[in-house]
Amino acid sequence: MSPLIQSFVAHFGEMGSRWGINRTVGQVYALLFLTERPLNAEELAESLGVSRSNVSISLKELEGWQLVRLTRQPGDRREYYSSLGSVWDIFRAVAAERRRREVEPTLSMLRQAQLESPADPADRHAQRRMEEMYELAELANGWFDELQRLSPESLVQLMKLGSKVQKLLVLKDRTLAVLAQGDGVAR
Amino acid sequence: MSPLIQSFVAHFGEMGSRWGINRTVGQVYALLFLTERPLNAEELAESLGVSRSNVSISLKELEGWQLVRLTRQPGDRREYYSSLGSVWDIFRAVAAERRRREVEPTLSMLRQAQLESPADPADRHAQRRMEEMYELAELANGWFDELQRLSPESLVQLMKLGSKVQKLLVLKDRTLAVLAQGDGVAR
DNA sequence: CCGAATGTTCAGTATATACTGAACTATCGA
DNA sequence: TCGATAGTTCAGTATATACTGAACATTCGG
Repeated sequence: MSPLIQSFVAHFGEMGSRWGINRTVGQVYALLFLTERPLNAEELAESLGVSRSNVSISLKELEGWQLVRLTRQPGDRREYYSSLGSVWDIFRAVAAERRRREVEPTLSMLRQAQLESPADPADRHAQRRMEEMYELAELANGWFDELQRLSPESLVQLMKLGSKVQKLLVLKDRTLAVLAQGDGVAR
Repeated sequence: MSPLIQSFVAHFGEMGSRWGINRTVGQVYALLFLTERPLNAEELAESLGVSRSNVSISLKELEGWQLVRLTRQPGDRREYYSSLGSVWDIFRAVAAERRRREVEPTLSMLRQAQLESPADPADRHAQRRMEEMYELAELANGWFDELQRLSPESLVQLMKLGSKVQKLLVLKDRTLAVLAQGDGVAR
């Protein structure tokens, strides 16, 4: 591995640990991300200096996250892996998976808590706090879901607009009304 | 601890691990979040069944994340901790801290990589991938930064709008023009 | 200034997680 | 059908992280 690639791989190994992903998984992914041609388990183990079994498990983990694609080369029995196409695809895959694994169970737990009718004042307060959290989490969850449906171009546009979006928000109702009146495009 | 509180605390202990936060830290925070009145180290250790030293370290960690506030009660030498006010505050604090600890170093590493002029084609490809990542990360980073400046109310409004924001985006330029013409509010 | 109460630090230990190497399974080509 | 190659699984081990309990530091009231 060249120093350039090395530093990226090492960094993502480190970052992985902070995100609850283990170092090898992070490094395998980082290397696949940077490398144009798909790599097989042998090459990955070799480059990263870890065992084949470790690579095998890491690849399974990455498949669970839908972050790598398995490709086969004609006339070669080995399995070649490559990372998803664009950074957008990666972002979406990670967001989707995190939601499934972390957000959904949390929402479900919070929902469950709302079904109780505690007599104890402390419990009542706790329940209110959970409700507060539930409402925001639910809202954010739905929002992310919707944003994911937007094209990357629209998202980029939205992000570039930044906080100026507030102007549109403030004027939203009138805006839509004006436009509707103007030429009938909006409804 | 009541069963209601227990289940929440246990859940966040678990979730903490997945987020690179250790179980005790997650549990201490969860308990503070649910409890109306501030708690001292003794009470936390007692409720969670862990040692005082463990609580002490966990509280320091939470202070590092700016997630808890230290309050003192008149005529009591003990330090009482409480969680930040609203879920929004928490969200902001976590986002800000994650950016500082994880996003910034990553951006800096990626920026560094752009300064090289590698001869090797593999390195050139790697560099292009890193550039791709850098651009998106930079954009998303800036966006988050701007969103944080919006009031919770505006954010809620934006989230509720969901993907319908796209309509506003598509029409953005004309929208602003029409409004400007209409009454001179937008610029 | 002393003793009790509170908070911090740290060495040692427990626990959890990652990783290896070897055994095993599956599949292909000859 | 056999040997070689690829992939998987798993028991054992290494490593990292969390946690405890005791020693230490600090602060307060008397």
